[in-house]
Amino acid sequence: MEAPQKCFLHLDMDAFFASVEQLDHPEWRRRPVIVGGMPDDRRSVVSTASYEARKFGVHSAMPAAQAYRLCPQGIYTRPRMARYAEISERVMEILGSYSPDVERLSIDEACVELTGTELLFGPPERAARRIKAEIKEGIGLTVSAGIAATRYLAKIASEMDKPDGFFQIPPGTEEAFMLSLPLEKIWGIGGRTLEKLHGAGFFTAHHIHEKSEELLRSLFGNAAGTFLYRAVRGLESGTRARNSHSLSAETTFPFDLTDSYAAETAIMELAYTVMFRMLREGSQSRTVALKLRYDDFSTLTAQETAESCIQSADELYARARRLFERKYDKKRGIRLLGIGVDNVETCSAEQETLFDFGEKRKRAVEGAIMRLEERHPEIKVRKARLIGGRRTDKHS
DNA sequence: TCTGGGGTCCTAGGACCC
DNA sequence: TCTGGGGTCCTAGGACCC
Repeated sequence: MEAPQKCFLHLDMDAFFASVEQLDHPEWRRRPVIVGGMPDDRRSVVSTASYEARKFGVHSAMPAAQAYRLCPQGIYTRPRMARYAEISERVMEILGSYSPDVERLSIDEACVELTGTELLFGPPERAARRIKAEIKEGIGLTVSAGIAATRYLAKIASEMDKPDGFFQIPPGTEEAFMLSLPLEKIWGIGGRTLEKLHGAGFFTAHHIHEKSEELLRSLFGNAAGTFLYRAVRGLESGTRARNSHSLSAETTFPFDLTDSYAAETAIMELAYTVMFRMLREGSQSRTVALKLRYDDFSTLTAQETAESCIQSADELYARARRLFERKYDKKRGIRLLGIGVDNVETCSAEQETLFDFGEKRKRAVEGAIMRLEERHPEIKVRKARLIGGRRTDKHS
């Protein structure tokens, strides 16, 4: 028996954050809208630019001040993540009514398996057009769609005809399609890999296609080599196991920090943020990671795995501070601090009982604070040190 | 005008065990 | 006396993506 031809639909919301802002502010429609940091926020960047703003050369990750120079008439606004998440949910609901197999890839992207839905919705192209229409009519946003025999190809297909796009890679033409792509359009090849490819004399997908998998692996590493070898043939690369999970929070300071006290206060704030998020999702971790970026943008990380799980924000803070003390060069200004937890796992009831009483109480208090903050976002319950940022306590 | 924040995966080397 | 190999866990740094 022959395996049935698989079919995937990849959907990508067009300029998602900016489009939601235009939806909610009709007077902003057909105007350049830039969601992200405000132009006079030091060190802020653009998160999403509407298509009208892209005409001025504004794009994601561009410093907001630069965007302002390119497009002073633009409408600049901060992201409203809760609102975007709400719209995203509604989109996912629509997708769920077309297939039991919807993989959400990010807030504005999903992959829907259409294999076997023909009896209900007709050929994949018709299903895709129906979904696009339903999102347009029901929510008011446009989405770009790609159809192909693998998730990876569907993802590339959805990039081909943005915005409000539709692109299908007909079965049997996968390899020819990949060979026709410029290297920079191959998802997974970023700036550094492109440079490396050019340096090794590869300028088209054909150049990669000519070489053996062994050669590609020796030039670019095992994983990247195999990925390139398979990508230009239109073959799906190994399905990722998704075995580890991490949580982190980081802050870039408007002005570099130059003293440890300010740095430690920032670490405490970050520890609370990360611990609350870990409590909220009911998970735990033994591994603490610190990220430190100096004024010259050089970045270093340190991480340490302990025998036992982190039990409280205070403990997370203490562990992160130890890493900081080990790494920090006092002569240099600090541009960014981040802390995270790695190898995060779901709490089991059994592990829960292992918490000693004191830590259990701390955890309970932190849980209560977290719920209070959720109900009353205007209240910020924090250690006295975090309020006002004044030097009022002594610490060892 | 310098360069956000939150993730995932890969590599290479060291420690340690069998 | 030289010195095997595999496996796992951990760490630092990089690349990529949204």
